[in-house]
Amino acid sequence: MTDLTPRAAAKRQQIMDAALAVFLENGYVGASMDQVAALAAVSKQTVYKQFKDKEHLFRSIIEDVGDRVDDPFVEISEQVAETDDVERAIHELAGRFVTTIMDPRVQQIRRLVIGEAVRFPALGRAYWERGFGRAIATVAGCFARLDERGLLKVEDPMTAANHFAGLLLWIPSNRVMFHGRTDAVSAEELGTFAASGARAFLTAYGTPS
Amino acid sequence: MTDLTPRAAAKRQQIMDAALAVFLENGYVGASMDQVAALAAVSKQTVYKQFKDKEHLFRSIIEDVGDRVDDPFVEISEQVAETDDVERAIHELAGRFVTTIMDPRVQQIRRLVIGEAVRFPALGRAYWERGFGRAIATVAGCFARLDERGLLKVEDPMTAANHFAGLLLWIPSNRVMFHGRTDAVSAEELGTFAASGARAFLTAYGTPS
DNA sequence: GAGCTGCGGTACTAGACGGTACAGTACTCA
DNA sequence: TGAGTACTGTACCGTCTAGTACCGCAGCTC
Repeated sequence: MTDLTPRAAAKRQQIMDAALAVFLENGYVGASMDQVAALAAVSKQTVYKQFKDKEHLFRSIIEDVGDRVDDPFVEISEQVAETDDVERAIHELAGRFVTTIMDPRVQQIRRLVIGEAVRFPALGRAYWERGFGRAIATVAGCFARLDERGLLKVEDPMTAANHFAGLLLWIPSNRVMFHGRTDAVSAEELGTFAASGARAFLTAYGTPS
Repeated sequence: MTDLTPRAAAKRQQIMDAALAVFLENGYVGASMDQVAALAAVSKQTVYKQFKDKEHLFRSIIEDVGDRVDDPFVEISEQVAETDDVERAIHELAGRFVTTIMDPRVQQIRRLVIGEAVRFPALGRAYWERGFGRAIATVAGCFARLDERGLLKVEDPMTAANHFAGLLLWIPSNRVMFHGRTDAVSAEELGTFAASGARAFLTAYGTPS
């Protein structure tokens, strides 16, 4: 996809934005290429010039979304790793974690990828590893450092990071997934989930102080 | 759906079994009524005699699956609630919990319902509450009893039960959801997830002994 | 300004879909 | 045995779909 004129590149972006919206709303099978072209304000011919067929379009979109996610937890993880107030820092990390992952857009894409994971298994796996996997690895690194510094007691950082995620996200994530609406969980509820999850995590992995 | 001759009832069951299989494989939009009729070894006419249209067929199937789930944790929860060896009992409960929820059939239906939750929001919510919700409530009751008996320290049993579930299921559930294959997690891995989750839970919610 | 390229619009093909109609066959029950 | 019902098989309708062909216009390059 190198070597595109600026105009073509702009069209391509229009198409991808529109296609993502259409796929999110209707799923892979339910989405039609006519809808995509119409929403992109582009002719079908142009769509097929840039993307071989529907399947390639879908793959490009999901891969693109996965690539765009530059791990949003690097900065805060570094701060948390060097904190002197673990409790406060973990609560902050929890809050950031929950609001980031529970962002409506992220959840919509999550549902789409899960729903099509039988049709596109490799795509699902790649999305998961490049997206959430990196975030978990970052947090795991943070926990490892806190263990070194004697502020947490973490034998296996990856497991601890996954437990952290499970404590925080299991409830709201399932609620959104099964309710089909991104507003199924309010911001306040997210706050209480983050707080109770962080408390449980600190009890499980904190050092007796 | 009362008042069916035995023959009609048998046909109906054939259709529902076949339809579930077809929906699981192809999703709601991707499944065709011809496929369903063929797999059920039944004419399309018979399908439409029993079910008004595709949507009613889908709803009937998901509701039926939800109804069939009689909470599989009642018995073990009662045993755990009255145990004298909490650690051992929680580990057993964890093992049962993970193997039951991570059953391939359960996970397939979970994916289907999530994938169609935008199209059928009420169905998704009902499935979640009647299925997993009841299981969580049962486990929460068990934890409340263990708190009474001084063997756990549980302020909010429902939150504790959800934390239990999150610790155990977050990792394997996501793996299966995104891999699109039910064999993405081996039985041994399930065992280690159950064990490490149970340990974390006991540290977080156990009483200092 | 000629020529080329990219794009829009539309019409098209070939097939699949949900749902229905109908004629003929198997079963049930009196 | 006979009447009535349930079922099968196939053909069909209208609609939608992915993907292609073609024409005509706009904008860029030399």
